[in-house]
Amino acid sequence: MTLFWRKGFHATSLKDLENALNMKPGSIYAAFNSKEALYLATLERYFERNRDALRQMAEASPSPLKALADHLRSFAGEDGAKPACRACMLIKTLLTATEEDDAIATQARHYLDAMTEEIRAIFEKAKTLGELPESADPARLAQRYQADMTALRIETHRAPATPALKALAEDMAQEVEGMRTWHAA
Amino acid sequence: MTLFWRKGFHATSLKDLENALNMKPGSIYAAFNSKEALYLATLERYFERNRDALRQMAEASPSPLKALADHLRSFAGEDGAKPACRACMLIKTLLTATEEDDAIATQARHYLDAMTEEIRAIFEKAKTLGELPESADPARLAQRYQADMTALRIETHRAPATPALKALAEDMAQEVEGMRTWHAA
DNA sequence: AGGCAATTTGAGTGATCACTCAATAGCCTA
DNA sequence: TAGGCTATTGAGTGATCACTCAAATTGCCT
Repeated sequence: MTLFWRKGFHATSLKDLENALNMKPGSIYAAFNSKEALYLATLERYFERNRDALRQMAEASPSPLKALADHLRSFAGEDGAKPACRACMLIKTLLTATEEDDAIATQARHYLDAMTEEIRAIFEKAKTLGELPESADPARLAQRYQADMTALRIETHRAPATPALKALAEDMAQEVEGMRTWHAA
Repeated sequence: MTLFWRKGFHATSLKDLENALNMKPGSIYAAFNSKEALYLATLERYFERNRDALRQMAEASPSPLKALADHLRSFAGEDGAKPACRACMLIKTLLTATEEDDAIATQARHYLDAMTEEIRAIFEKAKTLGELPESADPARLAQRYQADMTALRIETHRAPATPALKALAEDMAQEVEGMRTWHAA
């Protein structure tokens, strides 16, 4: 997964996969049917992990808004363990996919929609808990939040762990927490 | 430029370039020295066009903040003339470049920094004109604005010309205009 | 220990990759 | 029209691409 994430679909060769999986080409094609199918499987795993992490994070915190804000902040702190795995793999996939890779692009869009829905549910929960006013529109907030997260992760890709990046993450995080209606912090 | 923009560096083959440029491989390598050099030239052209467009837009409007806000709105309205040319080419380049394409990634980062500076200058101008309070930090606002623009353009790539997209652009635009200190509209 | 099915192997497939260069064509001056 | 110089051509280079398959190996049940 890390390999595909780093290099993308086209730039990852079978030889790369052989080394990473420690499998010969025949075994790879016996297990998966094509490079594309393997990529789709990888993408699914990535999506599920991200979705589950988001859910778990939202459930662990008593304040959904605080959880979302901290989630943003977490991207600014990560150090350089994995070089090019900072941007979201779904976004990378969407941008890298050409017209021929229609199946891949479509699937990436599908997962992104699912992520939007996850975020929307968290804002919905915040509303139920009274953290957000009745007038709040969870769908719209979710879209905005996801946009922020996308941009932040790309920025992380651009120049990781700089003070400016931390400031940007903090700006975004406070924007989320600033919507809270009661019990400050 | 459009070709490289759509398909990216790796996915664009020499054959594609031959067709697009109406040149045989020998001529291409006589004019430019390598595929990479050609890509870098393309990237430079893209950057200059974007930079100039931004400058012109800022100079044409009496209100820098209004200009920036309208610029965001403009991305939500574009129809499907060019399929995959919605996301910023600099961002696509940055995300697509692998470790081997270091020169390309470095150049993309350089241009992105230059764009940040352009935006910062516009916020600075807004501050000079009194549209922004003395306490405003143009550099920070520029980074935030660029992040918004990046995310918005990627969102355009995800699903173009939907009401949700227009709403997102409007949210971002109003956030910019909402910072104005005087002469409403 | 022996036999059988399932799996792994890795050399090999044609296609395509970025790229080269000797041959050709085009053009200007005389 | 002849000579000379530059620009273009396109078949060809070795490398690498995703992918295949007959043969060898493995693991499992008796």
